[in-house]
Amino acid sequence: MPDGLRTFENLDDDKRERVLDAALDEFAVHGFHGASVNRMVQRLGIAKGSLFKYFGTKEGMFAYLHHRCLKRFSAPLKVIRAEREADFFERFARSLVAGAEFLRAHPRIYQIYLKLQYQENAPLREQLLGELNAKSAKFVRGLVDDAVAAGQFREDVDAAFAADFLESVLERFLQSLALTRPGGRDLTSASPEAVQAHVDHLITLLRRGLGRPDDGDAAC
Amino acid sequence: MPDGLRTFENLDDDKRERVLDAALDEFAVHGFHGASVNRMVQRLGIAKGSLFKYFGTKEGMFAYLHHRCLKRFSAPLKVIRAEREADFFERFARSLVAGAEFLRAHPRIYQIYLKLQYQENAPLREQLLGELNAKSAKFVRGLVDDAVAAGQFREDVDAAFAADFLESVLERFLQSLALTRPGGRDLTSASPEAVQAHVDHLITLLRRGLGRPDDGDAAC
DNA sequence: AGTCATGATGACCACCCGGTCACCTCTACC
DNA sequence: GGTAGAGGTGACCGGGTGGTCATCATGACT
Repeated sequence: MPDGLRTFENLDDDKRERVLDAALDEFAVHGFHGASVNRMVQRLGIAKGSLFKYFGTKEGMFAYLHHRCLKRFSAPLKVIRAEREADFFERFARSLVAGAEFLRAHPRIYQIYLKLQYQENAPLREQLLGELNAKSAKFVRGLVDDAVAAGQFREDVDAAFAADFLESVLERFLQSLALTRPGGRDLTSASPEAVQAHVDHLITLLRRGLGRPDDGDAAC
Repeated sequence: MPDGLRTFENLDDDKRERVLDAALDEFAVHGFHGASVNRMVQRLGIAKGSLFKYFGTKEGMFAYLHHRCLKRFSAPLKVIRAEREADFFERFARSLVAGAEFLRAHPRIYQIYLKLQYQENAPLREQLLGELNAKSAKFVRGLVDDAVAAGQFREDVDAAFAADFLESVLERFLQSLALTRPGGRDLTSASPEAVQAHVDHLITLLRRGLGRPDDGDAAC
């Protein structure tokens, strides 16, 4: 561990958290390139030199923040992964809801990755997103494999394609909760009931598209 | 029309196109805030004053470019809208393919809107994206309404939800063609056959999820 | 009292930004 | 040759950027 980081982690908890919170805010609102170290220190009321002592570089600060945020992602996923006896579509619905809850609890974390994904040329884009996407992909793929093993999908469903598609549905669902689409529909100001209804719609559609024809399908 | 714009449109075609091309490039790569007028003029070999004579402002330049790009979106959509006799899923598949072709022909245009959607705080975000999304939503909604009228959807499908979902599928499909997802799957370097296979997969899934149970579904 | 390590500080640096404007060049018409 | 107007120019401006570093404050141990 570099010298500066040691200094940072020796700080009393209160200051350390204040610094990380300010950084989170700045990066979430402006993205990596748009974030201003000057603004951070002004809001914090500390000297600029301190921040550079801690992290060496704006990039270093970003990387540190990332690794901290990444940990928070894992926890809610673990719960769902553990419920192996449940039906796939139930589990996926719960994943959507868990995502929505995470997003309400930590809106700024998700904003950072959205900006990273879609805009930046940021120096660490490939690495940081890679770490994140790997986690997400592994989680969804796990659900899919369980579903296939339990015979909950039609036989002709390709597992890789299904996992990919489901991940895109999940991600899009989160996006519609997290950001406005001018002139289009989004769920940023939807009531919890409306969100739940949206999830139900999605699940119905997925169940028909991926599930076995005889399960929960009134037709025929 | 402001004076400066008149000047710009009086330029000989070659220079005018060169300028717009440089602007397109710069905005596509760096987004609105990241784009540098200095870089543009350097690449063009003209004076900075000239650009500001034409457009008044960086923002003005961006707006002008946008309205020019918007027109190109409409053409391919019109063709598909016209084929009212075709099956919905055929038409939607053709929309995906048309989108893919547009994207290959004008990759930078799409990049600009991606950045606008996901990052910027750009001054014109709401307006410009609103114009674009309105076009896209109207197109998809048209297809859906035709499908409903022709009885190609199950009775219990909600048209608004379906249109929203289909738009998200289309958009996600284009994104997977247009940008890399570190550590995840994307189609940026996929062969045309692989892309076509992806489309077929998607359509199969949608047909099952939205279509009538008796159409093209081997089950029962 | 002296020493040493730890951490905080903010003036300062070189660089880049969007935008301005007084001045220049060129062509056309009288 | 004179003049009017259109188009082109680039040094310059105020301000913001990430990053540096000599200097200082504090408290513990000898």
